[in-house]
Amino acid sequence: MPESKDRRYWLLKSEPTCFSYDDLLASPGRTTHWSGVRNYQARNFMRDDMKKGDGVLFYYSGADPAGIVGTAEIVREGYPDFSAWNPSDEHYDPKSSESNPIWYMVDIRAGDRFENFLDLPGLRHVRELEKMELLRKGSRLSVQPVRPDEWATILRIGGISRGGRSRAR
DNA sequence: GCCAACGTTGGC
DNA sequence: GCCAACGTTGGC
Repeated sequence: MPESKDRRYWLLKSEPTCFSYDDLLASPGRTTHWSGVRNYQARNFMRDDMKKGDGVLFYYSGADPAGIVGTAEIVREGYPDFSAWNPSDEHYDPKSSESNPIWYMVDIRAGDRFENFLDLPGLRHVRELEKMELLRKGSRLSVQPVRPDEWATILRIGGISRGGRSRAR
């Protein structure tokens, strides 16, 4: 896929004990559906704004230290999150149904793991990233947009310079 | 385990 | 529509 001028970039948070980058790499086709998000702002990004080919930063929250571990790519655009329909699912929501889905998800495929794990304290020292949503006080959104210049800076610091595309196919 | 920040809920 | 109470997130 050619690099597109309007390719967008995102950051997705995951607790590594819940779903790690290794779990993503071990998934069939190194691809998974990003289910379980139950926040409207985050949902809107997934349902309305994420496009096939967009870049993703895979972030570890609740880790010691927290930080960015690698990249991924959107391979399927927003569609209903069926985990909300399963009463035994942790993220079950009785208000959601097949006819009125409420919650949405996307599919992502692993890209490259950063040579250097980008821990949060380190990111806070990078001047080019001082406006990043992730670093704002009180920022809790688990799905966030990332500016193109921030994406480029993070790839450079992390030791990837190829745009986060998958190396092995 | 603490707690700041933020989102959601529900009474009024 | 206001807002207090409550729950959750997530860094530290």
